Amino acid sequence: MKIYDTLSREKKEFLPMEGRRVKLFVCGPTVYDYSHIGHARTYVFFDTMASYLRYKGYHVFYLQNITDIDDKIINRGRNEKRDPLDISLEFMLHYFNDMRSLRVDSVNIYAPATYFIDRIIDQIQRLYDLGYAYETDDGVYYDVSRFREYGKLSHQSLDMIRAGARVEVNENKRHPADFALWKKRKEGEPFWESPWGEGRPGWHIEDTAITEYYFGPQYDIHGGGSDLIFPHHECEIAQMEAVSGKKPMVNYWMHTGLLTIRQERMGKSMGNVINIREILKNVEPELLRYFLLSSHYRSPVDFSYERIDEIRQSWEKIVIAYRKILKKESKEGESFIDDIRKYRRMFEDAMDDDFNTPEAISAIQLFVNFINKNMDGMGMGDIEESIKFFNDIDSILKIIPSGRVAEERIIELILSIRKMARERKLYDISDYIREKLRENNINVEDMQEGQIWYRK
RNA sequence: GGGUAGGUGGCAGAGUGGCGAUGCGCGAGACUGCAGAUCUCGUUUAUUGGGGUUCGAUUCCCCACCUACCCUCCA
Repeated sequence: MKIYDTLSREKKEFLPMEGRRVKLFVCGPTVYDYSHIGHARTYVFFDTMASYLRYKGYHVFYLQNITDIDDKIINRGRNEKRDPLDISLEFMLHYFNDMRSLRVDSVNIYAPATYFIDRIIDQIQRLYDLGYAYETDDGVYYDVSRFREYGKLSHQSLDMIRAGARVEVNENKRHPADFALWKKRKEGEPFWESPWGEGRPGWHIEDTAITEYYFGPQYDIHGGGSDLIFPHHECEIAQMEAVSGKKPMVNYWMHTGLLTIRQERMGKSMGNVINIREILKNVEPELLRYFLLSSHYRSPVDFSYERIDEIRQSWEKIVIAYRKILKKESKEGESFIDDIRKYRRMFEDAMDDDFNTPEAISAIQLFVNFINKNMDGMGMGDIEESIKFFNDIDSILKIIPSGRVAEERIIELILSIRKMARERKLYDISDYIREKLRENNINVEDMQEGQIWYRK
């Protein structure tokens, strides 16, 4: 298995530090608003990745932080005259809800920053003691000039960073690129006690404090959106490698390409943010996942409802084939086992190559074509093997919808009535039932074995 | 200005130093109570432009142009 590493800029053979154990950390969101489809892009991918690693037999410890204290949260609290921590709690719960809707269920632990304040302070203290940090009137800052390799992840030198700086220089800082480890309390802000007085953590320190707590100073994979490469992940490296004296902090840096909307970056200022909860009113979660996974995770994805409509057909083809084969009855025997395994191998080969989901999906499409062509001649062994493959695909990509059990039973009941009508050639009744179901987005099809249905 | 990743058929989107996947769309046919699904066949010069390396490049190198992202909070 190969994984592309942002730091070395190459695909590297994947070798966990300890046998089959994989320590995976992915930067979670800042919870000051509803999660949008850009978040969906990143977290759906890492969910698929973690699921695939588990499918391959790795024991994955998937850890994700939640930034529940920062400027944006405080600002919102100020505007709404609410406790900022109340706001972050609210949107953290919305985030969990959205993730559940998207069938993201592979994260072992979500770690909110405010739960780790003591760890954060402890790490800052050690940086301070080692001479990597200095105190000013408004906080404690990391001294980037002390860390020679600052910029190695984004492939920039400190001079370049200084030259390109667009921001006004904070007078308190020794170098423009120095960043806050601890921010001293301002009026009306949440705060915690620390050796430097009351205040709150800077943004970058929570991740290294949390990962050090769970994983230690070194671990396997660190992921996030590619907008986090600089400065966020750069700062994490500077913190962790300075504190521990060990490097590398992680062996594989993985970054997802960003999602654009009609070729424009999504953002508050563009007024084009689409929230997950909003899009899921119109688009099935599995279809959204299918769309997101049909581009490679490192490429940008361009979203529009037109695109969703365009791929809907190919997505349904997979779903329909699955439901057909579930219904298929057959005789003993197996004649296509080798073919079916061949498609599974194609799928795995694609995923093994830096999680090439578009190519993996292409293997699924070929598999579906094969099934559609040969289903009638398949024996029981073939069908079982096919269903197993579909189930495995769905446990990884999660692109095949399944309904609620109670609802399914009622639909089955209605369909049994339709079957009786058809047997008596009461086609006006059977067509009426089919039409009414379709109005409720349930499509019914007649095939030799009987009726199959699926959500449209 | 600096950094990073790219520019492939009507659309989306992979791969590869030597017949350019896959799906959608489009056209024709088969099957079918109807519908739907599915199958078969077809779909015009598709690899940004210019150099270079090579027997041969879409793939490697250089230049140009273009796009996205980062250099400020951001998945």
